[in-house]
This record gives sequence, C-alpha cells and structure tokens, in this order.
Amino acid sequence: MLRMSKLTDYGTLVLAQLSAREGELSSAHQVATDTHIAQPTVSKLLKALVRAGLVVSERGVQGGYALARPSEEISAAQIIDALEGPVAITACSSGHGQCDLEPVCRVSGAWQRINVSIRQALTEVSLADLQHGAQPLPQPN
Amino acid sequence: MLRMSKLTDYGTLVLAQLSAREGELSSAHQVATDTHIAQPTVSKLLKALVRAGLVVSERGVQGGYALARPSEEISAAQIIDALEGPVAITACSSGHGQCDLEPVCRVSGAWQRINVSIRQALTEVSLADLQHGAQPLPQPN
DNA sequence: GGAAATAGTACTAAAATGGTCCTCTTTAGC
DNA sequence: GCTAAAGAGGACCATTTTAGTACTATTTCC
Repeated sequence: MLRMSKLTDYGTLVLAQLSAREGELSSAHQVATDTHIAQPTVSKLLKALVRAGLVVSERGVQGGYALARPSEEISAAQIIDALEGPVAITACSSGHGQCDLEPVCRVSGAWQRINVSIRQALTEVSLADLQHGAQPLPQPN
Repeated sequence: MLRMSKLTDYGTLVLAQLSAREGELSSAHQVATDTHIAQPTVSKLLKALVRAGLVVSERGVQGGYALARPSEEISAAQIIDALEGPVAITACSSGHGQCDLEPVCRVSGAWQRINVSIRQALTEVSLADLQHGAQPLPQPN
C-alpha cells in the first residue's frame, strides 16, 4: 500500500478546485458542492490548509478561501506535509529515538535515503501538474 | 507521514538477518533473538515472505528459513509488495472503481504517475543495498 | 444587530494495525 | 514408531489511527 490518507487525497481535490477558480474567493460550501465532498470535511481540510499557509481565507459574509500562491508554486510534497505531517516512510526516518531497534538496526540509513528520493519526486510535481496531468514525470533511471 | 507499516520495517530487518546468514537455514526463533523482535511476529512475517516467494522454508526438526535468491536480486519494492500489497499512493491508483469521485476527479492520473515514480525508486534499491547503505540513490533531477 | 461566513476544538464510530495464540503438519533422530 | 523441533495456517483481540460530525466562538458586511 504505502498510501496517503483519503483526506490528503480529498485535500488535493479541494486545492484543485480553488485553483480552477483562481482569483476569486470560494466558500467552503461552494467547494463542497463542486467537489462532491461533504461540507464539514471540506471545512476541516481548508482550515488545515490555511494553517499550513497554502490557502488564505477571508472571514465574514462575503468571505471564503483562495490559493495563497499560484498553483505552479504549490508542490505535492507541500500538500502532503500540510495534511499528514512530514513524509517519513519509516518511523525512524523522521528522527532518532522513534524506534527501539535503532541500536541493532542496520537498515535505517538506507530507508532514509529512499525517503529523500520519494520526497524529491513529490517536490517536483506541482498542483498545476496534478490538474493538467501533463507533467513529464521525473524518471529515475 | 506516507509511511510503511511497522511490520514491513520489521520484515526488512528479518530479511537482512537472513541475508547475513546466507547459505544456512535460520529458525524463526533464531531470527527473533538476533533481531530483537518478538518471535510470533517474526514467524508471521516469515510466513508472509514465504508466500510471496522471497524466502524458502524447510519444515521439520532441522528446518528453518533462507532467502530464495541472493540479496542483490530482492528489491525494496518486492519487500513492500510482499508485506503490504502493491504500492498505491491513492485509493484510485490501484485500479478503477475504488473511488466514488472518479467521474469528477481530475487529478487521479497525476497521482498514478507519481506512484510509478516512487515505485521506480523502490525497485532500484536492493536488499543488499539496504544492508550496506552504499547505494548511490537514484536522484531524479 | 442579524446573517453569512471562517476558526477552533471536541467527540464518536469505524477501520486498520500490531501482536498473540492455538492447532495442524512435517521431518529428523532415537 | 514415537517424540520433539520446527514451519503452516488461521482466528482472535487490543490498541491506535482515521474519517467524519457537531458545537461554539469570532469576524465582517449590510
């Protein structure tokens, strides 16, 4: 599996929707109807995205949400970071002291490097690429 | 996060241990003491690895487990496949019909390609590399 | 001041995960 | 043949994570 959570997946849709209406404010309600995701869930996601700085919000009657910057400048890695915390393929790849076996473990270093590689791939895909699906994927060879 | 399960991590240790004793049979008990993982858990992992064809077993009194092929020919991707099923970063990246939003979703294709990219990185790292930590990581640029 | 919107937090139900246990089968050695 | 050591295969339970919901407070426009 090695999968992202469903919420992160939804979050991407939400961002894509905001991107589609770049320049205007969208309310949570509107995003919900456009994406077919339940409104409370959309709200939750948008709040997290605001906290992470990917989205800006306006409160009040005519308020709503908008991307904090152009979709080209938002990477998949940032989206994942915002919604699930830093990418860490193994418990020990996020830092020391996470794993009882660290003293006897001889493989942690390698996983950490794999982690970097995955992160790299995620950094190089922007929200704009995700939408248009036209990105020449970085192919490690 | 985007993390592997702990069991997969353990599984790697177990495989590394078998690799360290290449050429001989190791019992589950022995692997457990060597890796400091609880024995029932080790057994469970080894059974799964046998089913996946990464490890071979001998039953009976002097039985035990050994790698099915040299550690250079076992990739990280195969290990993950064996212990968590196919890598699938999103629900919809493993196939159609997994996601209610598929008809309105415009981003699935891109995730699928990111998925391929991650898989590629995992395929190029072998168990031997994981152990020695000397692999020049594929760096997408 | 009221309505429409976001902000923040707390809570609950469901699913995945990690781990254990039990029973059965196989094989070597006495 | 019997026994003991090992793997095979499930079943099971406790814990943690995740997904989703609800409630209350705050802001801002009219």
